[in-house]
Amino acid sequence: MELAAKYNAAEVEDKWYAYWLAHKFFHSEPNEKDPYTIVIPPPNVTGILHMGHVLNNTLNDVLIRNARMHGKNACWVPGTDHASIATESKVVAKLKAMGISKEDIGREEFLRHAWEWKEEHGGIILQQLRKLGCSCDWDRTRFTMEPALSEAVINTFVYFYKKGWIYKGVRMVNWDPEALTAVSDDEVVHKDTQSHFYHLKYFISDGQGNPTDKYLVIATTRPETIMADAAICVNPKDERHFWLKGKKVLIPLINREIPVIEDDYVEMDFGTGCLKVTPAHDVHDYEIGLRHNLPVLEIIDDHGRLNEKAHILVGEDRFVARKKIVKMLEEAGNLLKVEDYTSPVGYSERTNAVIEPKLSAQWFLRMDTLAKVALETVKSGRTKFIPERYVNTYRHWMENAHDWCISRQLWWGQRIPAYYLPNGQFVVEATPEAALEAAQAICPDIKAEDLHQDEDVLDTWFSSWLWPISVFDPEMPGHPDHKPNKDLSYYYPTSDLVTGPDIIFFWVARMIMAGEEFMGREPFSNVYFTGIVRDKIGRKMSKTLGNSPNPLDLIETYGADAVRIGMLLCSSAGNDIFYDEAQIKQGAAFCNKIWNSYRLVKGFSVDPSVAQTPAAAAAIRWFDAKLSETVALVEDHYRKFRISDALMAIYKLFWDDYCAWFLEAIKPAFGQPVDPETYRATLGFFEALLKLIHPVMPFITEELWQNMEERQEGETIMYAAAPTVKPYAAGTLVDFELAEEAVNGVRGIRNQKNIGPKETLELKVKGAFPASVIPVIEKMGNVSMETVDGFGDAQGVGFMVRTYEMFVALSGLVNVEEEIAKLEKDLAYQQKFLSGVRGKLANERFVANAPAAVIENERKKEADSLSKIESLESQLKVLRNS
RNA sequence: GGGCGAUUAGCUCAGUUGGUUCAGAGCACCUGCCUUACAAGCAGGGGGUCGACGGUUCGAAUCCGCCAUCGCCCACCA
Repeated sequence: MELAAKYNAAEVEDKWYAYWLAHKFFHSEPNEKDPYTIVIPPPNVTGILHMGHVLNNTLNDVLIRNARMHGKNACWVPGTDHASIATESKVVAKLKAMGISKEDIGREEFLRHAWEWKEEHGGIILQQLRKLGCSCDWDRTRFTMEPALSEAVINTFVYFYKKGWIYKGVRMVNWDPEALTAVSDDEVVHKDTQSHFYHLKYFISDGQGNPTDKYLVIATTRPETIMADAAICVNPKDERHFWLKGKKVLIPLINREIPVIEDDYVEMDFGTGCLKVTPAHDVHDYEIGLRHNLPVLEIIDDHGRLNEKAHILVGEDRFVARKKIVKMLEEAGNLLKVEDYTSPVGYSERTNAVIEPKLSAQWFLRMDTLAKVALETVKSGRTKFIPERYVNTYRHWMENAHDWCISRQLWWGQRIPAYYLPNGQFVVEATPEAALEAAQAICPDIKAEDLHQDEDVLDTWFSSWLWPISVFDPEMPGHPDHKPNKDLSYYYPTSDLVTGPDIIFFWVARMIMAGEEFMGREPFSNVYFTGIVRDKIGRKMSKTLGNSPNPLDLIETYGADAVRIGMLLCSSAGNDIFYDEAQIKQGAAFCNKIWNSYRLVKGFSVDPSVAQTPAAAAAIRWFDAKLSETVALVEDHYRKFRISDALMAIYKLFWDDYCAWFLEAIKPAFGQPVDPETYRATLGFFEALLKLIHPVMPFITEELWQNMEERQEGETIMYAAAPTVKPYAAGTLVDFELAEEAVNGVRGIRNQKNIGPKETLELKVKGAFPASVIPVIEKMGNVSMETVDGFGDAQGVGFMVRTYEMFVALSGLVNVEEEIAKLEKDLAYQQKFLSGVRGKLANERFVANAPAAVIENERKKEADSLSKIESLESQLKVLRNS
């Protein structure tokens, strides 16, 4: 097959992906080999691929392919998350566009639409991952809301309820007035927000509900909530407010009488020292209210509008009401002053609506024991975090974990299995039948239609925290007594998890909790936290900024291998990624380089009667060692999750060592054949390089590997054994490096003197230079080389390769003055260096304290420097005499 | 307000327990080359007092203190 001059990714990629699928190369079943398991961080079922996914899944794929080539039974379980809020809001928006509201059609009809939407858009992202080359075991694809996994979720709920860790309670929760649901503390983002501090006069009541002329002043950012005030609170130690003791004051505008109370919570030096207490609409006020037995008056409805209990501004949105009430207060003479004020305000992570603290009945899961156990998992190192510093973040959160609000006022999700009896009691059971039975134990004559299931669904994370267990054995989580099935026993605990640090609490921490609770051990050994993908000037990628490229377009243009490599080149663990298309171009260039090096090798004609050149023999010996050295380095990088370093090491091995040095050293003259031994070695190295880079660039490596020789149907580079480290003599590497430096020296002189590469030069070297690499220097530098005792008084240019003096004879081309100036500069540098070294050696304390090896090294530096100085001086002498 | 992390070449980052001529890599840049695998290429080259100051040490990019700037996480001062 003739190879095109340029690599065409598009032609190659679909072909091999189809081949891999057809042969089920990604599929894993338990066997006698060691498992290597990854569960995918399940993307939202209706999501589409963005650059963050590309980074994350490329890393996952590199790890899984690398493990596979190292003889592990590699299993990467894919799947999607039902993402209750995100998906529900998309469906709501779609229905809204059709003029339908979710309340109009009711739960069942809404869910029908939602499933329809899921069928239509769901799993697009999984198709896109195929384009990227991900080697997921598609036969194992899971969905967090598929029947088996939903059952696991329900069973888990029942399990914790019966254990007494799930309770229903009326609590102040974070209410999202747009999504119309409670959200957990972790779904609230606090942002400093410009607002105002309104100083309001509350007049003292005369006891009959009439204002006197005395007043106190409170400062608030939320004047629209004054109608819900239950008291004014001052610090009991605050002398300024002693006169208020036992007084009652009137709420402005509505003139309702409220008491003045005392509580330590109030800071004396903040604001005016008087706090308005609004138990229904502020978390702390609620707690003060509990302590002082204050009434709770809710004046804001679920949509964030004032209700009739506010008496005024009824029906107005809270922010509109704020503006209007300020004006009313001003007109009524209650507004003393307005200050600019910046304070942290909670926003819903999902809708960006300002969170309204709201009192409501919600379901909670106790976190104390779960968090304690899961903290120990990480502290003990059974689960390692990379980078390690995330352990601190984790510890802090775990030590302060609040109970988890797991109910959501949504429909898309697993419905809470609590069933209410007509008398308000409830039972929690996995099925309606079991619930009926339990209910009948309370009220014998109750019938199925008398029971009413809780309207709420569970937080999405309440299903994804089971993911590393439930994808293998959905029976397990809710039934810890259940014996794990074959898959779960084999694949659990999984090996590595690659995810973003933004979901360390939502997901990672909770998977560890569930893993410990149900399996008695950690769900994964390592968690590798990636950074956030930003554009090249550091902005987060977002739809509104339009700075996020479509990964599929990039794959189309540059090929999946190039996109993968481009993402990895700049991704050290835990650092944000500054995405730049230039990196992908670099990846594409690398593909092309690999492609063309293969074209060269494949174009060689082999002649058994030709003898191997000494240069080729030396190059083979060297590259063999170089390969082993690099493989060891790469494996070390992989162990430490330094994926970009591993990639860079292979990149340089391929480009610099193999292409620039090895191939050039063994390359026969144009039109000449190569000997069989060299050819075999060259192809062997090429194959090793393909295998080494395959985890990162799966497509081009498969294409070339298949092309190298006749392969059987069903063979693949995916399962080829990774190159191993072989012992080698250290001198092999050093000798070749000397040759490289000599060649570089000659090339430098050519460049400087404008001598073309085709003109053969004479190179002399003083002393015992390793003979085996001399042919390499002669070939690569286009020189004829000889070892001499001295350079005599020939005209030319000298240079040093480590301690070897080299000399290129150049009659007539040498500018004597220039050479002298250059040598003098070198000499001055050497003398300064030498005096530095000697200073050190003359320092008694250095000699007394430094380790012997260090001192020995200083002595060697001194000797080397002396010999260099000697050489420079003798060269100068020759030049000055000429 | 509390905590964590960062600051090294124009950019993105390495630099492992203080000591090999340790100040590095990739990209970018400059110069010269269309040399028969590759111009998505080849050869060569310039560029940083390692954020500031102070300290420990024979020796500091590396350890300590303080300051500055940036980023992230957590947090109920109305």
